[in-house]
Amino acid sequence: MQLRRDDVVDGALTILDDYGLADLTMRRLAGSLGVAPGALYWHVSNKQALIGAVSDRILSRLDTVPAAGTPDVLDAVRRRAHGLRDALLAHRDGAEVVASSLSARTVTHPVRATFVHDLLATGLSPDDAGHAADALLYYVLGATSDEQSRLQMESAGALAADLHARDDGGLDRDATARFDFGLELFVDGVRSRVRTLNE
Amino acid sequence: MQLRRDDVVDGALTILDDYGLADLTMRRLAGSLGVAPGALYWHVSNKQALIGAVSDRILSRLDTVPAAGTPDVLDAVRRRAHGLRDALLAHRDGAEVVASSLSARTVTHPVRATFVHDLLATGLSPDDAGHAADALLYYVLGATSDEQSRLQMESAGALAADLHARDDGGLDRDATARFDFGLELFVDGVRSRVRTLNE
DNA sequence: ACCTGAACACCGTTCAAGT
DNA sequence: ACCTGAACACCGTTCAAGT
Repeated sequence: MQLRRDDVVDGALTILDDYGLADLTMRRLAGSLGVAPGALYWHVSNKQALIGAVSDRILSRLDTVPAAGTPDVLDAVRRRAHGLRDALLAHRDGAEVVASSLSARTVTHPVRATFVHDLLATGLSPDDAGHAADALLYYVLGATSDEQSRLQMESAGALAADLHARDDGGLDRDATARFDFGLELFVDGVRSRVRTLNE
Repeated sequence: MQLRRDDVVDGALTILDDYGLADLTMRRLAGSLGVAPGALYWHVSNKQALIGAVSDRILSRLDTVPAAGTPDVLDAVRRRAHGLRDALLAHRDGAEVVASSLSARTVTHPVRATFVHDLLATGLSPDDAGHAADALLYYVLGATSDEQSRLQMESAGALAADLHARDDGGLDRDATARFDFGLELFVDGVRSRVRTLNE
């Protein structure tokens, strides 16, 4: 049976979830697909592009989040930030993968445009909404990356197993509170900018 | 003449500045020091630790920034953020290098503690100051990484050379304004938190 | 104490040749 | 159109042996 591009991306996502970004190599992926390494280059132009495609898959989950219709415009921003965090946490090393693809500009999913859209609804000017979207993205990516790497160091070290008895299905309550604190800082900043706009 | 640990870190920083992070390999560094690759492992335990040491050097420039004594406590936070950005921009791929070392926890320089210190002075509780410091670090690292990678793509592509006639010595005015916008969002968030605290 | 030589176990990418 | 085989030009790290 012939390999399709989607099979390559599927395989990459599976290796990512099972073994992490460090083990996601072209040779290993080829092996898991039962194909020679060179065969992958018929379907993707290089590793960076492949990781970009993987990021698009990770981000596709964002589209499931209710698009709009929230009464409070600032609350829509909050929900969107949480939607991104959840999408990143759903895959091993998801935050690192998406952050690197975003900086390499190999992502086609319009995450940034979505954030800009939500921020425009708050009353920010187009330029300001763009800059605010960037700032929010930096925060969500950084915070989630950090949270995720802590989680993995923890499960690797298995340290203080009793202190960290977890039955929350992957969502750390402390981590969520920390995330919300930084997010609220950002939202307050936007609010104060919008307020001075309407005076 | 015998190699010292500092020579290894010096050499690494030189390769970083001249050729970038992608070309900073143990074998290349060994070559530039006139030594066999294995020799490096007598001085540093591995590549991650070396990059951590390089990050410490990059961050050492922060100590030159006036420690305190600013009348406005929020302005001290702003200055510290700019100090970090400047330190990162002073070396090729500086933001990426420090961000990765910070997430790998191979940095010994107390950047975070410095930020926490400044934020405590604003009236934030110890917990909140810690979380705010993290959020600010995520922002500065993300924004500066992005700015720096744009700069390098630009100089590589040499696109629109007339539009980007630059005589500002590496400091893009637009980039600084963008950085300040996000920073102000954050500072406003802190301000609103301190205000509700004092009511 | 500090370094070399040589190896081990890998990488990403290219490309003529096959089907 | 899609893939193999084989190569090219690299990696980080280890470690016995040398000085």
